[in-house]
Amino acid sequence: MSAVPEAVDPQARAAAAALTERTVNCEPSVEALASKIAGGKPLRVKLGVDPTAPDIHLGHCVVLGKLREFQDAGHIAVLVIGDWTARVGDPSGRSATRPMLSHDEILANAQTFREQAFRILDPARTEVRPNGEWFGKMGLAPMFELASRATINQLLRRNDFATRMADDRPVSVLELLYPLLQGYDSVELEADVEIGGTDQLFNLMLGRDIQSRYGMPSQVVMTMPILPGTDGIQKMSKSLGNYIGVTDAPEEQFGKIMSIPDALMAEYFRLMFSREPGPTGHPGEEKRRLGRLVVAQFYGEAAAATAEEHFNRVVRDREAPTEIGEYRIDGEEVHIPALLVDALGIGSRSEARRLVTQGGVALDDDPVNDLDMPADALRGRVLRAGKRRFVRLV
RNA sequence: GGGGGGAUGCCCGAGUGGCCAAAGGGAACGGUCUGUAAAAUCGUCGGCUACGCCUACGGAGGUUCGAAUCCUCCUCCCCCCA
Repeated sequence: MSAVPEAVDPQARAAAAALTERTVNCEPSVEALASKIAGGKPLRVKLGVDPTAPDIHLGHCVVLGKLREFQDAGHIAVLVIGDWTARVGDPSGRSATRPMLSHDEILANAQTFREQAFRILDPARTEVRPNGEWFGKMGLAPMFELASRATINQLLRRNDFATRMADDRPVSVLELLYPLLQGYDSVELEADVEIGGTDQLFNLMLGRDIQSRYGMPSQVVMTMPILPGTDGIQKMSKSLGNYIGVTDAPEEQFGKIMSIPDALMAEYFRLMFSREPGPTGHPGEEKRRLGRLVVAQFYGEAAAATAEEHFNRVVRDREAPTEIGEYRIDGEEVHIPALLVDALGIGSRSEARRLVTQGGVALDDDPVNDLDMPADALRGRVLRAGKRRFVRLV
């Protein structure tokens, strides 16, 4: 950070410094943020969300958490629901073009997203704006005007476009438009700050350009680190199946945390619980602590404790959970594969049969070896498939 | 407008007339181990009351005793030239 020419209000500087904690970028500078804060008006802090994958997971929480910090400091969160731009599909980090979504799907997704976002954001200080609001009625003339304010050269500098071009893989014109549209959102919303993951840096920066070409002050751009998924390799995302959702059951969240690679823990602590000390003790214990923190954040301390107990009981001690569903069996002779499919949701009878053959099915603690059993031998017992699927037969 | 390449199981990717329900890898699942980490290891991985039957290799037909493999048409994708 270079020295500020004219001393910005020290209080604003302190506030800006606090708000840039854990960020990767703050462009053009922290001072720029400070002087916006010093202006005295609540800042409009924009976050664009792409409603193609509606469920919010821990990865979103890093950015949403930052937004919440802004809210707590008296600023306004502006959530842009990309209902219109989702028809285009954000090419960020993607190696291939994405499919377009129908308008109905997008709206439903956006609604889900909004509900879940309020688990973190303060609804009173949040403005939610679908960008179809302005794009829906944008004619070709304003579109041309927008298009005239950016160059292909500029757009092609973007990394994933560049690599795809180099590999002779397709880049659609529509995708090329995406950053422009996102930038235009900032114009419409008069954003003072825009936040995103580091993979959004290009788009966010383009927003600055576009704003200034429309004659308004450029937004400050802040990026947050990308939270790796539970596999520890790729970024957390629903479509990759390596995510922990905010609406996942407490036991589910705890269990997923327990299964992440050790090497990931420090990162999770740092990005999600910066006020907590990082992992120092036994990895297993520290991971438990992380799991409790995650669950507590969404469901409270009590739920966190319960989730851990559940984990101890079911996973560590291999016992049946305290609460299990019941399944009513009819008839006298029961075909076990069929039962596993009906009662425990195993994918197919063939798969169920394999489970039995491989010793993965038990009644109470006795392994099941037969494919057919009399109903009397089943009633009142707990059927278990693998480590974590249970049902009580009645 | 012309020329070329391609579409295989959840994903990647072999296979060019029978030995193919389809190699190999990844993912996933089950067993052992364990801290539901990593690593290791054994096994499974289209369906079906099942030493057999059914459905499958982009779609529809055809050739053949027999096709993922050959032919025709169609759909979609990619590349090159104009």
